Amino acid sequence: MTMTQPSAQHGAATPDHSALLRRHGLRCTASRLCTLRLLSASGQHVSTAEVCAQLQGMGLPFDQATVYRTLEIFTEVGLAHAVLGPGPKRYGVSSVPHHHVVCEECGRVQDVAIAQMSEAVERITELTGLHAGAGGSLLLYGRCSRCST
Amino acid sequence: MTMTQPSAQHGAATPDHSALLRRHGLRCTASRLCTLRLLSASGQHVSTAEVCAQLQGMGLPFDQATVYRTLEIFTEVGLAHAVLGPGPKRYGVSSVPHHHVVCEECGRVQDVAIAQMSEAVERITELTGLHAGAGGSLLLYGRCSRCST
DNA sequence: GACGTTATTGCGAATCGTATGCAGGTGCAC
DNA sequence: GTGCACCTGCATACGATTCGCAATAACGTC
Repeated sequence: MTMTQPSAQHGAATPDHSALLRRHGLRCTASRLCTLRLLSASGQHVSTAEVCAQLQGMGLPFDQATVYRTLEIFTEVGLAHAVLGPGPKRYGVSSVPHHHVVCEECGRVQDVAIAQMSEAVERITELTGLHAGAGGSLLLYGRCSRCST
Repeated sequence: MTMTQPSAQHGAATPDHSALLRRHGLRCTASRLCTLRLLSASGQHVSTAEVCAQLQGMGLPFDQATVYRTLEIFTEVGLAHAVLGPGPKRYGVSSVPHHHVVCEECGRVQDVAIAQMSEAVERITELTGLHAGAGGSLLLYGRCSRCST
């Protein structure tokens, strides 16, 4: 591959991201650093296409296949989590485990602290046998306050 | 089209399905009758591919595009509902409104009566602003009892 | 700092699920 | 029975995702 962006270009702004990658047993490469930085900086859940577009906007034209693989690996090692929704999968960084609330209309993803919903979730588990999924979190679909009006 | 299966072949076994179609403003055609019958007979949530395969297994080789359109129309008029999940969309008949519980591992869809979960759902709406979506139902993702072990 | 091993990347192509355009056939109101 | 709007089958296209492979970079070892 060409790897036109030497890691020094990103190193300064990512003091602990490289350590984070290594701690998860991953090599510290430019594409991973940038992807990880973008995910944690956005604070939202983004699709692979959005990651690609934003990286390309920053002059970092990583291949889409690379971004897919990167995000999949991040999910595997627990650095990120995937959220199914209308349209493409969305990814977010896994800092603190939390539940996800997805609007089936606009696709917006909202995080909810696990503690906040523990009571309701317990009741649901009791009723349905449904357990929190990957990363100890539950995913809920419905209409957000904006779309339900 | 060829419509090699005259509707008489299905008519006998679908006394109210044709009425149901008409009541929803749809024409009563072989493909729609068969699809509707299959959905309500299976009692589960099936994907378009499964509908195609099962219809073909019954010697009714309806085109995949037709099945897609049929299911989309059913969803539009409220005869059926779509459930997002891992893999392709799944469809079920809309008899009584209910919530859906989806296993993110195996994709199995489980129905839960709305009344059963009203308390938990109210609490969730309160916390997150999430309202029941299309058909007044909520969609929950996690791991079913089988997959969570 | 040089070197070798191995993981990672870019590129191209394939796959899968879904949607659409069009021409011809069918259901149903009259 | 007839005509017209609606449906269907076929072909094709599209977006999202995955895969194979050769080139290349990261990192441990010397």
